[in-house]
Amino acid sequence: MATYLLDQLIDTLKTAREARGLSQRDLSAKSRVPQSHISKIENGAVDLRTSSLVELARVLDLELVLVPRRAVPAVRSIVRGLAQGKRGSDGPLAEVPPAYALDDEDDG
Amino acid sequence: MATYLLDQLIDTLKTAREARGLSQRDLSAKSRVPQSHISKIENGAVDLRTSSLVELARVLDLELVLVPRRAVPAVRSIVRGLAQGKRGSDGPLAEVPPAYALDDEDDG
DNA sequence: GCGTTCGATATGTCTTGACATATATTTAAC
DNA sequence: GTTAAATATATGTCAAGACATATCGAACGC
Repeated sequence: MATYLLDQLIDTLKTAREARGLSQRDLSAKSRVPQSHISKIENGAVDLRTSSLVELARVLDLELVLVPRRAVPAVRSIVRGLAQGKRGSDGPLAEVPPAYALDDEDDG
Repeated sequence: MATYLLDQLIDTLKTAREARGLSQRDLSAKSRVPQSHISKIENGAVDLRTSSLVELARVLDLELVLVPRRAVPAVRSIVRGLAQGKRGSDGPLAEVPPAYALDDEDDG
């Protein structure tokens, strides 16, 4: 059942976890999702429930968002911009910001 | 278990469904998620599996994306811009586009 | 060897998701 | 106003599978 899209989400989770130097147990402790389950999730062995996905994402400073298909490229572009990597302010950004000026070190 | 964030996702789904004039049955037919289950999902009675969420989103021209927390405001801004509502091209948009020029009529 | 830390696996419990049915809600005919 | 048909959403039952607890084996350092 796992669509490639689901695989992509899971890969993002795993990458984000490793980028933060967290073990599965660390992530488990912070998310209350058992380590054994994290293992299965990362191996694509389960079709995890949305609450688990949300919980894991939260711990990794990620948020699950439903984006209109047409906006996906723009969104990915912004995220990629963040991944590029400078660090610093994480201000309000209440209005449409220049994506290429954002910064973070999160997932990929 | 349902975090408010999960409720938000579900609300987005329901709003998107209604915005497209689809009944639960219509959505069921297109997504292969049973109507009875869609009912439970929209009522927050279940913690749906990620594959179901992805499948429903796909039918509604939405995509599930993990966004670094810092980028969320920017992403929401783009999505809101789409919701504003003109229609027209849905081209590649491979590079950072002017969010305020995008268009769609999807959810909120 | 022993202890620690990592991810993977085994078994038992609880809930989702599938199926069938029930309850609105709407519309129309009488 | 009532009945009936059609459409929309909600509820009940039960099996498949997610999730929890405990454990395992591998890799590293002491």
